[in-house]
Amino acid sequence: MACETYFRSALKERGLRVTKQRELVLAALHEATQPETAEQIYREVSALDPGVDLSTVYRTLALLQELRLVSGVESADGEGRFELVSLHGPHLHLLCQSCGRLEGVAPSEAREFVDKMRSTFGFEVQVEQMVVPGLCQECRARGDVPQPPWARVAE
Amino acid sequence: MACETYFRSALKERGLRVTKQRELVLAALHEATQPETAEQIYREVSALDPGVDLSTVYRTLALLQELRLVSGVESADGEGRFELVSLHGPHLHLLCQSCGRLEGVAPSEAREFVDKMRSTFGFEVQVEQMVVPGLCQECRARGDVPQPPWARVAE
DNA sequence: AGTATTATTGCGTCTAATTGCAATAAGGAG
DNA sequence: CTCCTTATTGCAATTAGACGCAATAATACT
Repeated sequence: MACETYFRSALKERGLRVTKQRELVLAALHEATQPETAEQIYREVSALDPGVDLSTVYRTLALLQELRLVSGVESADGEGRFELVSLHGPHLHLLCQSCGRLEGVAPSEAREFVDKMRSTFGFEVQVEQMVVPGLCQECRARGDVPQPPWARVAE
Repeated sequence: MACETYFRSALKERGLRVTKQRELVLAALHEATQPETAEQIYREVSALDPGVDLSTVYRTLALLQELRLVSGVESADGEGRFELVSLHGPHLHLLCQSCGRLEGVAPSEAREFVDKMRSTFGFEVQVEQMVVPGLCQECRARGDVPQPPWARVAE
């Protein structure tokens, strides 16, 4: 709700336009209960307006990401998924390289890291877009992937 | 050097095979002075053996990533780039969402974060594959991207 | 409301990367 | 060295997503 209003004003501020297509994509994202693919969103939008093109969905998602209303994660099957930041609050993701499981983590857990990047490199991390690769507990226990001799040398 | 030997033994350990194609890809990566695209590697490999297919290069790069000999970063132009971990030692990358600049960071800077993910979630972060999205100093100074009201709420 | 400006759309096309499959070749056993 | 098993390859086809462009439509202005 607040989201639509913010979207509209953010668009105006930047001289961009409020279009039916953009509002449909945002609305579809509100219905989602978990991260959805562009294709899924496209289908939902198409149900309400069959004329909307898939590329428009992609473009709108990219825009919403720029405005930081939406976060996109590259899940394990190689398909990007998108979710409304306002829905579960901002969070980052842990992506298991072995089983593909995606785990949400509160940004507070990354606070030290984020602060360090800012103070040391002047780099402002966008936590809610962060996807951290690694191995989850289960896969690690299964001993899925080796540690090459130099993997941890420089720490 | 050590890298080839490790590669061979890691393959054998897993019942995989040492092939000419795989050795050519690894050799090409050794020549590189900076992260290269699959296409670039493909061209170098083709120079020595024109029969090698691009998809084989991709498959080998994926394998080398699994073995953690190679790290892949998605650079700003949308093309994946690959580099030998043993060359500059393991490091993570900061990727500016505005200008696309890629900055290398020592894994020690992420140590606290990595440790916290391990102790809290049992998740073993693969630092050298990590690509952190955000805004670099310059782009931030230019005030490129807005901060929506809820972007930092939950911290 | 009517008009001018220009952001946006839909469409067609293109590219990076992945995948299924039949043919090939690595490497262990005899 | 030869045979056998099966991992790997090349090839062709497919997919997710990006892009250029002419047509369309959202604003601002009168």
